[in-house]
Amino acid sequence: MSSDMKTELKKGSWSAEEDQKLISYIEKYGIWNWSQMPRFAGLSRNGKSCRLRWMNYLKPNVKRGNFSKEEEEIILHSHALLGNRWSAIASKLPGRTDNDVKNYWHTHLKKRAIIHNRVPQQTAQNDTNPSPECKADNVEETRQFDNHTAYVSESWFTFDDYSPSSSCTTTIKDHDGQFTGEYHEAGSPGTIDDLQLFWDQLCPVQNLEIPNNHLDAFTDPLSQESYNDHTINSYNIFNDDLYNTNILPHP
DNA sequence: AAATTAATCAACCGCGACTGT
DNA sequence: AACAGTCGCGGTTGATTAATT
Repeated sequence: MSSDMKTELKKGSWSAEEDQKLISYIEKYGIWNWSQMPRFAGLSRNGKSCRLRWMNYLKPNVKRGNFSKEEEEIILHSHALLGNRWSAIASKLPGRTDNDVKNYWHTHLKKRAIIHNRVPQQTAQNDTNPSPECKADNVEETRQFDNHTAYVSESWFTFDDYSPSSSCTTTIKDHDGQFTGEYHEAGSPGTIDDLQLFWDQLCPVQNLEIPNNHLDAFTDPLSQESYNDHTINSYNIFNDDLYNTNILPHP
């Protein structure tokens, strides 16, 4: 027959025998080259298929089964901050893969944390001291809970001195659309990681690094005081407040 | 009980990043 | 600088299972 026939690679679901071949090979020789490995392991699969099978199902410590309430909260919170960066979100959940998190989001959580509209790099409209270099990145998010809806509107700003700040307003309404509360905060990111995240979100297209002058200022202990009102910490405090007032069920 | 629709999730695909030549 | 090979990510698909009519 044609060589096409000989080299034809299997697709679709993995059999128990294939799984065993992959496991035995990796246990014996480790992972050295996904695209070369299948023929040494006696598998008629391409490297990508092997890698996916190993990473998502066969690798030790991959967690199966239902997601806990805590895991759900981490996904919701992380997604609000990171968007569809499934791998980054999964790294916060030991044993969960990006594919699992992505699937779980689409099948269970999407409805609870719906709208996430990002309008990158628009000139800020309502700044009291408008600067031609001032940029805003607006995020609007709606979260549905049993008895309430939270409308979150957040704007991140960066000025020509590269110092970022944010302003976030959350309005809580009940079933009938009646206003029941509001939360407002403004400030700058907290930890170095938060700051990097902040910049990642602010400038995703340009893929900018943190400007050195800002990083220097941030890491200078004398200037720590000016970063006390942390955006992300405030977000957590905000969530705690919601829990404490029973607007959100305690995790 | 059968047919239809919805939910789930494993796997595929294309693309960009990275590395070595 | 240009190219090829590899890897990892995220969007999407499609087969299977569960729920509903």
